[in-house]
Amino acid sequence: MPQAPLLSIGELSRRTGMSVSAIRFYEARGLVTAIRSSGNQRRFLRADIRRLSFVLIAQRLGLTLAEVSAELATLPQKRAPTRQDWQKMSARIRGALQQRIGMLERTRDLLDGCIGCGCLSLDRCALYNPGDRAARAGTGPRFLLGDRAKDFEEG
Amino acid sequence: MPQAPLLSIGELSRRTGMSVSAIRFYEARGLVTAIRSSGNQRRFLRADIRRLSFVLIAQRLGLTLAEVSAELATLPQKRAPTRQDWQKMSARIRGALQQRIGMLERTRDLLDGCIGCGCLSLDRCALYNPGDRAARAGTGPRFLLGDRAKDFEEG
DNA sequence: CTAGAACCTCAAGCTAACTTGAGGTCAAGC
DNA sequence: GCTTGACCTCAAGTTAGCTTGAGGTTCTAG
Repeated sequence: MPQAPLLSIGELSRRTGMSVSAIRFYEARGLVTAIRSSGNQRRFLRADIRRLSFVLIAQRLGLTLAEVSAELATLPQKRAPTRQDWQKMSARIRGALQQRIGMLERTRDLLDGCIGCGCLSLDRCALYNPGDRAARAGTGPRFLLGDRAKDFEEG
Repeated sequence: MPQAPLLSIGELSRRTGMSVSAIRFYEARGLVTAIRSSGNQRRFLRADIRRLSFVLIAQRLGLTLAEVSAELATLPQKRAPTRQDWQKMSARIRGALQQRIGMLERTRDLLDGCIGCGCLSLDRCALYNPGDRAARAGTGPRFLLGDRAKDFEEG
């Protein structure tokens, strides 16, 4: 039974649970590619359901779209990702997650050491200056405990 | 030796390490208050060094400015915060931090369970649907693993 | 053949947390 | 008297990750 091989954007939206506008946005960012129908409408491969699912999952794991994009780029183009591909990515992501956990734990421990001291002295407070150069100069929102990207750049 | 009791914005900037523009911004947000000199320049109390230091530390601990603002509001106005005040806040913040760590750990464990499965099936993947309603509808940036604010609203 | 759903393309808006810039004031030093 | 530096206000820009809206086309059902 030859099921329609291509999906409209609406169908893809239904299958992934993400909004139509989000899919268009992801396409503009190069996270998915669409071919066009005769009437200029987007048509997606069924494999894109998985691709977008990965985007959702990876975001939940804390990757930015840029990072997700980089991960997707490691997948060989034009063939479905194998279990091995997925495992390699998972390992990388796990490493980053673990680093983030470690950082939060260290912060929590510093806080524990500080409760009761009440000093709030900029010179002496360990919380104030946990030896980080990740001060992220420039503009844009500040993220949880410093630069998100760092975890992945080096991990 | 009667030291000048009031600080200019430049001095406050030097003492806290934050930029002048940031201080003005915080003032607009109500995190600090300034009185004005005859020539319409801002003058701050020395106590504001601590107040702003707290802002810096709390941000590093992962609070948004709105949350910092809320915490500062729990401090009795017009008297220096006591050790007790600081301890109560610390405890609240620690709780939120701990929740965030727990969430990341659970996510990591789910990922561990998933490595090797490679399914990426939206229906079955535990990673995809970790029972959260924290999907944060609406606009604005999405934060690490869901709604930051939630941790504090209920904690 | 026509209504309505679904699709299209821009452009602009939203939040967070600030920065940057334009245009102007004020005080001190030479 | 004039420059220099610190200060002032207000508007607009920045990043991330989308959404919303305006204005127009295409597909499907009756």
